[in-house]
Amino acid sequence: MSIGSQVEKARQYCEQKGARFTHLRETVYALLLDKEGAVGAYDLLDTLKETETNAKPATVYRTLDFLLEFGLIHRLESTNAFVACHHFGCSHPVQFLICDKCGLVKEIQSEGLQDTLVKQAESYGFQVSKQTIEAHGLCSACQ
Amino acid sequence: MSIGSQVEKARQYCEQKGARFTHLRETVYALLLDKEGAVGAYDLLDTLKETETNAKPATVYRTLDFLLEFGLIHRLESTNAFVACHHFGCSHPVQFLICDKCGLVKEIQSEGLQDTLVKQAESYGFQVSKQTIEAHGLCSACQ
DNA sequence: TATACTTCGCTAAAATGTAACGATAAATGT
DNA sequence: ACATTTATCGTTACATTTTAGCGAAGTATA
Ligand SMILES: [Zn+2]
Ligand SMILES: [Zn+2]
Ligand SMILES: [Zn+2]
Ligand SMILES: [Zn+2]
Repeated sequence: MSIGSQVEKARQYCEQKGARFTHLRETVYALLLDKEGAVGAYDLLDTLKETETNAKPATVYRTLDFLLEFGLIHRLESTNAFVACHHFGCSHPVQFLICDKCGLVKEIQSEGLQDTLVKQAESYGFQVSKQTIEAHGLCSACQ
Repeated sequence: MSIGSQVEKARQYCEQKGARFTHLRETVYALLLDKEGAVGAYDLLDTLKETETNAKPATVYRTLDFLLEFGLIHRLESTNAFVACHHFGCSHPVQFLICDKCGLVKEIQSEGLQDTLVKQAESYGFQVSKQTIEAHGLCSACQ
C-alpha cells in the first residue's frame, strides 16, 4: 500500500476515534512509513526540521507519544527507535525481527508465539498485559 | 541459594575463565542479587556510593558491561535496568516476566518459546542471533 | 462570542549512557 | 627482582535520550 493511502487510513482511524491527525502527526507518521527500518527520535528530528524549521526534541516526542498511544507506530525497546505499524486498529501482539546489518525491521504476528508466552507466564501465575519480543539477527538478504 | 554462595560461584566462574572478579564487580553483583527486581544504573550508583565513595557513572557502566559480558547479569531493554542472573554458565535464552506493580522480575527459560521464535524467524528467512523477550504484567501476588 | 479543551513553540533540565586519558594494579617474561 | 605488557580504575567531560512546565495559538462546542 502506498504511503499516501496509508496516511489517509490513519487519518480516518484517528478522526473516527475523535483524535486530531494534525499536520505534525501526519508528517511524522509519513516519515516513518518511508523507512524500511526504525528511526531514532533525533534522526527523526533532523529530517523533520527540513520542513518544520522550529521542531524541537519535545515536538518529536510529543508527536511520537500520540502515535504510540493510538497504535500507529511501535517503539523498539532494544534500540530506542520507532517504526511505523502498517496494520493498526486490529489489536495485535508486537513482535519484531531486526536485521543488525541493514537495519530492516519486520513486524510479525505469530499467534503461536503469543500463546506460548502467555501460557508460560500463566504457569508461573503471571498475567501478561504487554509483551516485548525483539529478535536481532540477519535478514535473508544480509546473511 | 544465599547471596554469599552465589557470589562465590560467580568468583570461581570468572577466575576459571581467566577474568578478574574484582571488589567492584563483586559488590555490584551482590547488590543486584539482593534485589527481587531490576535496578537502574543510577539507582545502583547511589547505593554503590555508600561504600565506594568515588563511584561515578562510568564506574557503574564499566562494571555492568563486565557482568553482562560474562553473563552474570542481564539487561532489561524495556526498563533500562539490570537484573542478576542466578544460573550463568549454562548458555540460555533470556526471557523475563516483569511485574509492573511490585517490580518483581522472574527469569524463565522456555525452550518452546525460544524454538517458536526461531522457527517463525526462519520462515521469513531471518537468522536470529539474540532475542529479547520481556512480558510485562502482574505477578500472582499483585493480581 | 464565550468557553473549554487540545495542540504547539519554547526553554530548561532530568535521566541515561560514552569517550578519553592518565594513574594504579596485576599478570607475564626475563 | 626487574622490566614489559595488560587490565582495571579514577576522573573529567561530554553525548544521547527523554520529560516537565508554561503560556500562546488553534479548535470544538454551545
Ligand atoms: Zn503493529
Ligand atoms: Zn539485512
Ligand atoms: Zn539468566
Ligand atoms: Zn507483583
